[in-house]
Amino acid sequence: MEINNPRYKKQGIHVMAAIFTVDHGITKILLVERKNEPFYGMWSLPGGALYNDEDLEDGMRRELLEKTGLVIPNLRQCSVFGKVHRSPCMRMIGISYFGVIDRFKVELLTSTLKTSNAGWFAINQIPPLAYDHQEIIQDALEKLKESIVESDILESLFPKEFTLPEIQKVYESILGVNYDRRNFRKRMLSLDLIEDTGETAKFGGKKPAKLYRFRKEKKQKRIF
Amino acid sequence: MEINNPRYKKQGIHVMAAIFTVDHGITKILLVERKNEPFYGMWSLPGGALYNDEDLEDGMRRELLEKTGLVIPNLRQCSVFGKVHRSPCMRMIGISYFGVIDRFKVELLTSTLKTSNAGWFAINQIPPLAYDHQEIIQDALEKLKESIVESDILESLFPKEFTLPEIQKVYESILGVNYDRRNFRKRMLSLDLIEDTGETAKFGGKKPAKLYRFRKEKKQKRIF
DNA sequence: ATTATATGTGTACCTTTTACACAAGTCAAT
DNA sequence: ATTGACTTGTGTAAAAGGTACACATATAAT
Repeated sequence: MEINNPRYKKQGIHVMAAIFTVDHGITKILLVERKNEPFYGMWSLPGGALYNDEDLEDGMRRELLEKTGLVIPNLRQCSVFGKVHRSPCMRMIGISYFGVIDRFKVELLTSTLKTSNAGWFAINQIPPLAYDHQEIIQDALEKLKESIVESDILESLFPKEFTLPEIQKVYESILGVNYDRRNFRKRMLSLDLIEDTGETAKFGGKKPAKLYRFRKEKKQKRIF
Repeated sequence: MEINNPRYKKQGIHVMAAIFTVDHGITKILLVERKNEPFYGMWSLPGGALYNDEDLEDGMRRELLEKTGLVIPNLRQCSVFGKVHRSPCMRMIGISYFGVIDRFKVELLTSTLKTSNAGWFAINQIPPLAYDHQEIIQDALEKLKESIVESDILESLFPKEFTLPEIQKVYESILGVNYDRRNFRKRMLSLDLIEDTGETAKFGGKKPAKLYRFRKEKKQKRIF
């Protein structure tokens, strides 16, 4: 069992990530299947024990890469979970991160992952999870909701160019609300977060939508 | 050196608290003088190593009580600091909390504290601090600013009854801005956060101010 | 009584948010 | 080529919320 690796035997710091995506209007989270006891075979957040000689976020990125093959540009620290018996074996302090990733990069995942079975689960169809990971996901989802309304974290979720109806669906899916198309557009354009590319989307039936991109420089401003 | 106590020798979890108060319009923070190496004699945030058999917040409260004699009703988890070399001795993961306390309880502090020299410092007159505590304070202050505009954390800062000019000064001190008296009053009363007691403040010269109290039930709502 | 000082109050203006309907571009079927 | 179905794009009026601003009142000190 990897936890006996002397490199981090003397500590119980566990880093883990709640990585979200939005796939066809459904908010999903990345989970991995456990290959060791305890909770063998159950699903859990990707993560693992922090090495003594690596920074927190470095450890988080290493674990994410090892377990899922993913590199997330924009990881944010979330919360600490420290109940004495949250892990059945040894005392484990869990430190959670959250982030989002472009749904088009989902393909990347299943082809490059080496160490674990991984998959995306709709946040209202999550299987029974190891440890207190269900609680950690709920917490991370709240933090994500808070952060998308005033920040650029969503950039990681989109390709370079995207349409306004697309980004609206993502907001609606994550926040669980619906917006009027005209008002959403007005609001989104009044921030200087995104800009018109001049192009229109060729794909998709019906009327072609304008393509937008994120601006390089933007002032932070509360969105909703 | 307490760090050699076998109870937590095998781990490096350090909990610490940024406790703020507002004293005559000045935002201040609670610091303690270190009695051990490293950083002997320097000031630092109150805190210490977490025991293996106590929950995070329990450890935080125990340390606060031991080091300063204070009991803070409303502590909130803040951030994690995990750089490999943030502590010169062993690897230490620092977990910060923040809270506020009534300035009238400041007296309590210096009389009951047993273990450390403690004191309140204006946040723009902080002495050189041990470890990365200066950075941790800045982070905690930002979190405090975020949280007072949409929450009831300030309850711990006031006696049961208080006047509107008093609470306005507190907001202005923490957020570093000034508000129009009429507009502040209108806004504060439009939330159902506080209620009129019917009494007026006897103390203080000039025109007596109405006394308010926090309501038992209140809906969460963004204030500024 | 007069003065100095801090508190309490209302209104007009401006900005932001919300509600809401129709025209236009594409694809598919005929 | 025309029609129908579908999705995108656009403006305006009403409501709500935020901001600016001046004067009367209660107390304490003189």
